[in-house]
Formats: sequence, C-alpha cells, structure tokens
Amino acid sequence: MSKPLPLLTSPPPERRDAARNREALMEAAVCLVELHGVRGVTMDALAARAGVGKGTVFRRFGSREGLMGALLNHSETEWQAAVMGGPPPLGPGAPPLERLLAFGESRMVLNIKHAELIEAAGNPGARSFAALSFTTMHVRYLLGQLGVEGDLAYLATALVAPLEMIVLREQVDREQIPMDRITAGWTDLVRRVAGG
Amino acid sequence: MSKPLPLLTSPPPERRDAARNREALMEAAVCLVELHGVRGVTMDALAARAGVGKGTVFRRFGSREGLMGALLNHSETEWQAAVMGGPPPLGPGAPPLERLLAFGESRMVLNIKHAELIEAAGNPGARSFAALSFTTMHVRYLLGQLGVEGDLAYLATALVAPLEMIVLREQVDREQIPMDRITAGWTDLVRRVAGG
DNA sequence: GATCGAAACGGACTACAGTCCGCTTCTATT
DNA sequence: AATAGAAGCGGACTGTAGTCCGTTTCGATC
Repeated sequence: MSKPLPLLTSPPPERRDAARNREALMEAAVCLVELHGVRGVTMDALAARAGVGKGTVFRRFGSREGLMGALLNHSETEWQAAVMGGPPPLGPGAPPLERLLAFGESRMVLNIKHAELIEAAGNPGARSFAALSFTTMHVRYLLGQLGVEGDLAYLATALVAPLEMIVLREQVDREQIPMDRITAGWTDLVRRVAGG
Repeated sequence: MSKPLPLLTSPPPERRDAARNREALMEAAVCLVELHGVRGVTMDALAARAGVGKGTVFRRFGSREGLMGALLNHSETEWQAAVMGGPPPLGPGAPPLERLLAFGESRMVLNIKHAELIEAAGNPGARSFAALSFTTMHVRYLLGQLGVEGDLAYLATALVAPLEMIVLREQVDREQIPMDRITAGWTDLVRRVAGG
C-alpha cells in the first residue's frame, strides 16, 4: 500500500514539541513586553524565559523583526474582528461613509498605540502580508460601496498611507498637530476622494 | 577687554582636525556604498577606511542611522535644487498642476532609487527635519498656487504619504503593480484632491 | 516495542552597534 | 613661545542579533 493519499494535506502537521515551544515563546514574549517594554525583549531573554535555546527562537520567528511581527499580528487580530463583525459604525450596519470615517480614526488610534511594536517589526514581510493588506482591502470594499469610480486599489492605498504610523508620528510628535485636526483632515480627504 | 563680542556667532567653529576627519569619513562612506552596497557599510569598516577610530565615527554621526541620514541628505540636496531652480516642469515655469504631477513622479523615482539608504536611515530624526519637510512644504505651496481650499498642510501630507518608500515598495515588490499604473493612480488622486 | 529518517533543539560562536574614558591635538591667551 | 583648558580622538569593552552544527526528540513503519 502507498501512503494515505496526502492529496490536499499541503503543510506537514506541527510536531508536538514544536507546538509546545511555540506556545511557551508567545506567552513569554507577551509577558516580557509587559514587564520591560518592547526594547526589553531581547532574543536571549526570550529564550531564557521560555526555557528554550536561542536557536529555537530563531527557527520559530526568523529574526527579531519576525518576532515583533508575530506579536503585532496577535494584537491586530482582535481589531480585525471588530471591523468585520463588531458593532457599528466600525462594524457592519452603518452607512459606508460613516463606516469609512470610523475605520480611519480607529486605525490611527491603533497605529499610535502599537507604534513601538510596528517600528520594531520593520517593514520586511514581518507585518504579515495578510495583516497589512487587510486594511487596504477593507477600504477598497467601502469605496466600492460608496460607488466611487476609478482605480479603487490605488485609491485605497492612498487613503491608508497617511494613517501609517511613520506619517502619524511625524505629525503628532514633531509637528505637534492635535489629533482632532488630523482626524478632520483625513475626513476632508475622504470626502474629496469619494467625490461630493 | 572682554571677548570680541560673540553676539551672533552661534556655533563655535569646527576644529581643523575635526573638519579633516569629517571629510575623510564622508568620502569613505560614499566609497563603501559603491563597493559593497549599503549593507556593507559597517561602522568598523568605515572607521578603518577613513583611518580614524570608531569613537570618531560615532561622535560625528551619532549612530548608524545618523550616518545613513547624512548620506541621504547629501544625495537629496541635488534633487531639491532641481525642484527649486531646475528646468520645468519640475522646476519653476510650468503651470502648477503640471509641476505637481512632475514632482510626484520624480519623488517616486527618487524614493525607489534610495530605498536601501532610506530604510537604513530609519525614521527617527535621521532624515533631517529640514529634508523631510521640504517635500511636504513644496506640495503645500503648489496646492496654494492651484487655489485649493482647506487644510493645505494636511492635504500635502496626505498626497506625499503614498509616495513614501515604504508604501511604494509594498506596491512594486509585493503586489507587482507596474510603475505607470502607480503614476496614473497618483495623478487621479491629485485631481480629486485639487477638485476638478 | 525496535528502528530510522526527518524535524527540531540548544548553546557556543561570530559580527556588528554603540559606550567609555584616558590620551592627544588644537586654539585662545598672555 | 609657553600654557591651559577645551574639543576631539581612538580603540578596548559590552551587549545583542543572528549562524552553525552536533545532539535529541518525535512519530511513522514494521
């Protein structure tokens, strides 16, 4: 007899020791962030706290940036759920424009809250493809709902770009622009793009 | 007699040995980038090549990011000159909308060209305040010329945001969007924001 | 339950960023 | 020209990211 037809079983299942370590690592990482802040999460400290070797940490996350990306992902999942299925105006139920504006503000708050983590995660593939594009995809969908015409993928990217942490921090920290002015500015931007 | 009135002489002049070393360091840095790429520019290698101690490198640039920021600044100065005083449509002379569109495209090309350097420079203050805000200031000015109403500072930031390297790389490298579609998208964005 | 290949582990090792402090060089003053 | 104090210098030292490879653990098969 040949093997039990691995037809659609693409990824080989995770070994039990690997699963145990992954769990221990994530828990230790969250704990270290709370205790010592993002900067205090060193790969050595993480390995020690999780009771594994350093090599294991790198096998799991690839790099420090990868680790931070994983933590970020963990945190963002909750927010994504609120957007997809939470109460209006962020979740479904409110009219599209209201939803879009609520979305923008919510995203700003989130990006500022996670600023350290985002920075530590860097850009490179760390903020997993899926997580990053979720934001753009959602805006694109809402633009469609609003009946906007044109290259919606690009317009979505353009609307999301000024919500990025790197841009926000420039405005908030350096230029000292108050949050409500930023919110108002983005609202105006949306109105112009959506046509009205 | 008291001192010769240091009234307006704000920064104490640079010592000669310091000037010599600064020059040697910049030259060595440019050379190393050409030879081994941005990643090959280590602080040790730079110090060795310039014939100075490591402490001197850090005294001069503060950090690796600071060094990269200095290199970037060096490269961008030329471009700023082209924007402020070069031939149209980038430089003065062309109608504002044409100038703005030329500006956007030029900025994209530049950001992609300098991608490695920009990334290595990080965000934190390294891309000197002045250099960073030049772009936004210029867009703001052109929006004014176009007779756009509203919070021009915010609108300028919003138009510049999707030209940032971090956003462009996502589009070009990961989503494989061709450059001309990106250019077209930005052009459309500008038209919507400027009201048309 | 014995065997075997593959996957995962762990920690010593390397390379680089950034610090520290005693030493040298410069410049202003007399 | 001599001197003093400040500015600058340099390289040994520390801490952390990331690599490497011999060893251990797992789970599939017989």
